[in-house]
Amino acid sequence: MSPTSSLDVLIRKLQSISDLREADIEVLKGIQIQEKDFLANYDLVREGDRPVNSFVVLDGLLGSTKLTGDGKRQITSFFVAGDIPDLHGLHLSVMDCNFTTLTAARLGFMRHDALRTICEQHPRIATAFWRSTLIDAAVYREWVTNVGRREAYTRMAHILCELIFRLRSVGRIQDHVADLPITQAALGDALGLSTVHVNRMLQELRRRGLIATTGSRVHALDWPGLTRAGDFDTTYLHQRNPAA
Amino acid sequence: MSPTSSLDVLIRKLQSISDLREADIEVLKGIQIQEKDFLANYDLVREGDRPVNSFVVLDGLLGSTKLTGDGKRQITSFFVAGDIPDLHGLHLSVMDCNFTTLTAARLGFMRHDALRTICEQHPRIATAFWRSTLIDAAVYREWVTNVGRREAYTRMAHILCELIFRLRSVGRIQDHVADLPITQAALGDALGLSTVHVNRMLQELRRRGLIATTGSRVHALDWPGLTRAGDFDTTYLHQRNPAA
DNA sequence: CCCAGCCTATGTCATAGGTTAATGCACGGC
DNA sequence: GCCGTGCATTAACCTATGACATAGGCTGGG
Repeated sequence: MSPTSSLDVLIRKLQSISDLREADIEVLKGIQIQEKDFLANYDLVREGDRPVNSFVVLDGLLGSTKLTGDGKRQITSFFVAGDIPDLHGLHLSVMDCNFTTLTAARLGFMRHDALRTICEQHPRIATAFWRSTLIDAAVYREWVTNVGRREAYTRMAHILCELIFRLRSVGRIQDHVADLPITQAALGDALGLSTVHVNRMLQELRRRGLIATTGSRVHALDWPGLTRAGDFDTTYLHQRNPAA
Repeated sequence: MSPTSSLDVLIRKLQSISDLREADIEVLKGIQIQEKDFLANYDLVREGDRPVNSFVVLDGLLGSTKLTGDGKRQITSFFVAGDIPDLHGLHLSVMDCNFTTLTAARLGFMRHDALRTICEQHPRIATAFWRSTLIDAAVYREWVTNVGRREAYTRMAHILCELIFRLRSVGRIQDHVADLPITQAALGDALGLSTVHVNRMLQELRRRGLIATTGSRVHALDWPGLTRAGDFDTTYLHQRNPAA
């Protein structure tokens, strides 16, 4: 089904954020990964769970989500192919958020005890995993800023920039067009906006010629313009080999 | 000057979030820590820096902050005694945010190369440090939710709950009264609100009998009421020995 | 004792964004 | 072909919050 094996996806990801030696990569190749498919809007992990495995995203879009006391949902981060969303659960026994599929997704599950053993014996691999969670944290910081201090239009442009940039850097974008089968309601939950206002802001972005949409496809017509509109700077994504 | 040594503060913190053995603690006692005092509103670390040390907070209140393109500031998290705010810098070579004192503060600096050596040789200590950064990430997640989906009044109550709870769990609160010499402008930067609106929300909290303030002191008159008003649940702080 | 600099408090007015609800459109099932 | 469901779109109205202006404390310095 997938063009590459799940181990390839994991190893390429870790190499893209960290220095690994041949020996480390051999160790990683020994990890048992169990693949599984999910529909959109499935809660893989819930607040209060004590997970015994973590998963790498092989395909699709996920989000970490939280619910407020009066039932409103906030998506606190997106995850794309290569990401390991709930690696945090490796050392946080009780989860404080949910991990939910936002589109259909294919995931690869890895047992915590296996990961812990590897981390104990191979400090460089432990560092790579640690760094992965630190980048997640950097994204959360940027999202606090995005939601707290940018207005809706800028905020919308910013999140599109992040999604497009991350998808491109893992080779999931063809011809400047991203396939994002995500609803406007979900975008609202990520931006702290109502569905209606998400719609208004998308229209404004189209009107100004920055994006075009056809069905679930988003076309960045003017990437420099979009990054300017979104006050987008890639530093917080901590890519080692910044893509174009 | 301080009642306990800086090493004590560090070791107690790590013990409070992780399982350490006697041998680990002996290793930690060998860490060289250099103490230093700072005034309020001093940028210890700036976006773009490549720090060679990290610091533990011995006294005072710090924040991680980001600036948007049009110069607005967002505080993305608070740090109190025991916290190691920029431990993230150990594995993120370029910083993506600032670390700023919000009050006068006393800090203890530790060299990155020393920390890296310890982490390579003592996986349990590495895990403790890693866990510290994971808890930071959990706080960032909660803040995204707080700023994105709670209204100003709830948001204000929530942040007060977090501050009071964290100060209490490191023994910095006497008689239910927290000394918080932080300006309303800074609270606004943490909440994504204007100074004026922070003022209005504080008044509302006082009017409803949840808090009282005298100078820089905040008195939680009705803790259960305050946590209800703030939709506050301590799970995301990942304390091992939940305080009262 | 007075002044300067900061912070908190208040009032007025403007507006970004929320809420609600109606409409339309595409797709899948039968 | 028809219906149901989920989503995007649009419009009308409303409110939470921001912007701006000003006044009134504190505090520390000389």
